[in-house]
Amino acid sequence: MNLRKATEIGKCLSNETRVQIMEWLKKPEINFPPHETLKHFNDGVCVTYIQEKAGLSQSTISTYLTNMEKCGLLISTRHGKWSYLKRNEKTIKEYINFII
Amino acid sequence: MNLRKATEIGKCLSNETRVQIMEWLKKPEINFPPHETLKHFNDGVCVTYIQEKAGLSQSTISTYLTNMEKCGLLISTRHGKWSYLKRNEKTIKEYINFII
DNA sequence: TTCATATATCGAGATTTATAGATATATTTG
DNA sequence: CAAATATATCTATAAATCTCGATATATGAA
Repeated sequence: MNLRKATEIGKCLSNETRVQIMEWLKKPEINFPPHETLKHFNDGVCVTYIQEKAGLSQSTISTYLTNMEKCGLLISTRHGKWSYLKRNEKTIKEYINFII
Repeated sequence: MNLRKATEIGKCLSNETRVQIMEWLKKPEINFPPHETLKHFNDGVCVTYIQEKAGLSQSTISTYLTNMEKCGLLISTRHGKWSYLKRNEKTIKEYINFII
């Protein structure tokens, strides 16, 4: 972690919806319905569910999630036509160790 | 800590200079000269020293520091005509516990 | 291959933030 | 009180971000 990376993470965490997404993804099974195809939450939650819960447009949420993955806050995994997102606890810890 | 407060803190941490200030204030005695009047760093570092080190205008840094205090990242203490800033470790920990 | 669905990217207007200079306020000193 | 210094606030312009609709791409199904 360095100053630039930490600032990129800070930018992602400077918007209420994005912080909310990080909170939701702490407990996917509580905050989201089980996916019709995938029967587990091992790789997180698909973009559509996050988008519907957040109530913003598909393009906006897609951009959010892409940036959150680029800065390391999230991990994205594709299964067929779905992308699943989960928290990247490793980077989150590195960020916290940088800030504290 | 709640979603709104965490987002306010995130906004403060979304700018490289402000993150840098948080880092500098981890070790004031290493990053700043001792103050001519006050002989200790118990209350942190005065605005002028931070402003000079950051290299931005006085008004910009004053606004930064005011906002960082408002969201709880910093504690401000006045001694005569100087304002001293130090990290508010309590809020920082609350923020980290919210994020992690 | 064609269609339907999921996600990503592009382009643009609205909103917010960055940053500075000017000015105001507070405090100490002469 | 007047001058000097430190900090805060106001105002304005430039830059960045927000957010959407439109469009493109990717994948599975028919």
